[in-house]
Amino acid sequence: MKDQLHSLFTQAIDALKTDQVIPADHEVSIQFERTRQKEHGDFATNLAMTLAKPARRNPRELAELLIAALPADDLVTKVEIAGPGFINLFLAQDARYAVLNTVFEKGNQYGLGVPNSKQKIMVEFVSANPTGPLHVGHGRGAAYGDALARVLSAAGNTVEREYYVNDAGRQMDILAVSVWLRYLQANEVDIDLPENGYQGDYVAEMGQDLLASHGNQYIVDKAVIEGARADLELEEALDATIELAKTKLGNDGFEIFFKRALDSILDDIRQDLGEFSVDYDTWFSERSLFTDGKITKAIDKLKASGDVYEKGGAWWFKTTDYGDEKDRVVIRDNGQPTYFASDIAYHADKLDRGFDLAINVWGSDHHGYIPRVKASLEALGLDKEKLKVVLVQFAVLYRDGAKIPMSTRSGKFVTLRELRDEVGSDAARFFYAQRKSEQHMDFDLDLAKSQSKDNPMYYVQYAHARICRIFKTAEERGIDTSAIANADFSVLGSDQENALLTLLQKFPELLQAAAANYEPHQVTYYLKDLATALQAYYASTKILESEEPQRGAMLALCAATRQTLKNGLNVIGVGAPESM
RNA sequence: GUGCCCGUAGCUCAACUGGAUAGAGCAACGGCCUUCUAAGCCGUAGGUUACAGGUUCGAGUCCUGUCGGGCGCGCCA
Repeated sequence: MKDQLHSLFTQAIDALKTDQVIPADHEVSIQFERTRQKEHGDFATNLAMTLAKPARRNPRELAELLIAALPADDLVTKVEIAGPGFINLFLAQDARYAVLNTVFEKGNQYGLGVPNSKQKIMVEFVSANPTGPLHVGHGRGAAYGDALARVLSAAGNTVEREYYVNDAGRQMDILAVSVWLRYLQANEVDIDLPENGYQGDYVAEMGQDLLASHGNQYIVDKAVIEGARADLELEEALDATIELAKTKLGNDGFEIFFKRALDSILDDIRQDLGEFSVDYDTWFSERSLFTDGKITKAIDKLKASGDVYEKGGAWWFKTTDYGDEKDRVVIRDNGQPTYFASDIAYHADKLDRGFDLAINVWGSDHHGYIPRVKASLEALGLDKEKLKVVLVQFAVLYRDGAKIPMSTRSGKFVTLRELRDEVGSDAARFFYAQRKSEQHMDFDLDLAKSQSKDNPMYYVQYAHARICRIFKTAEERGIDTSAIANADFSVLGSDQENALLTLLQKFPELLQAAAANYEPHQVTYYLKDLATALQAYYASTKILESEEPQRGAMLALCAATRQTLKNGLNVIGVGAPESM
């Protein structure tokens, strides 16, 4: 639709350039927008106002010239100049209901771009440390990341979803040693789990499981453990316990606790996300970067280019050369690479895999980390513009009007699974998807749980179910609906019918805009608008009791609306039930 | 201290990348079920877009400053 208008105005501008009204070398960008009020027509353009300066004419005068130069076309039935120089365009009724043919022709592909016709994009999201179950904060990242992936895919991009598994580093060691201590407790060793270990019940369960499967072969005397951590501060004591475990159990023994913890938590996360309709193409292991030598390779390359230098026994990346506030350590003085070193190798690997764009969905607390990752890509000779980081603000949970404190370590948090059990996966996804990523979000659990019927998702699903009900009743009454796609649509034309037709027509543009801006929330607002228009239509029009040929056309309009609602719900990962 | 994000109706949030009279839901008030699902519809009320300047035909949107909130600023991940 906009393309056709664009073509018309391009011809008009060319004509005015020939007449030297507009300088021939002036580059014109034509923008159309959907009008907010129907008195302003269907589309409006501000072209005359943007061209006023180069043409040295006042906008309204220029608008008249543009309209005079506009070639004749069936699409537009009326053109008006309004306000300071807007050109308002009124569509012919034929152009309005033509969208129904398109919807029937494309079915569940309606609104979607040509598959795999655009960029190859990776979306990496959630990537929570595998040290415990996902909480509601991760839920927001999951809902946003997956909806973003779906929107990008719907717009015609080739999309892969990836979960970066932080299975290396101290946090995983702390988890493994926490499991070990719980295992010892299950073996009736009277040892305590320090407060900076992982406290969750799942850790105790793993300890008990390991007792069942491996018996008592990894028992170490209480006195030995307490001796190792005597007189040490909390964090040092924990590190000492880790070292002791590695020594006493051997690498293979420690690995049993480590693997058990990692596998069981990853399985849990995978299942949790699967039930949330989030499925990944790849689970990328941080450890694999060590075993494949990719970290060493990346750091060596940076050393060779002089971007990494040695100071005080550690190796530093000179990120200040790339606009960072200070240089960053990549190899500690004890020889261990930092998390940043992993990330340098990881992001280089991502771009090496040939993506046109890699999108990271990160919690907003990581924003300070962006400059150094971009710096590393630049230093490695990669295109840093191919990395896009979208920050998702944390959801602040409220219960009984009070903020709920969250801490993974203490095990006191509301899990994603708990939320899904309470409100359902669909409602949770819709609720999350409504917010744009950078907006702070208050998540009122009482509202989401106890008053779930107030969730707008039900409103949208209800519109879909209602249309399904109409067709079911039609069948019961023996009304033949098989030929509605060929009905005479020209009998449609009431305000409510036109409002629906306009919304249906807008859907493809909407998906493109949502994808271009990384804003899946636009889809939820669109769906609410479409559902509202349908509900109003439903309430005012007794479709099945109308006479032919109106009835057939009305049913066609309903069918097209149902299809579009379903396609839109699918884009945010929410189901479209046929009855409620 | 310094950097990033945010500030819109009583509450939760939109506003098509600078457009015309800033919109929804919830909460409040008043109507609508003998007819396709009332998880619905129709209506009323609610605003100095935190504040002060600036840019231009035009600002919630861009720039500067102030105030308020969140988050960073580790040889943690």
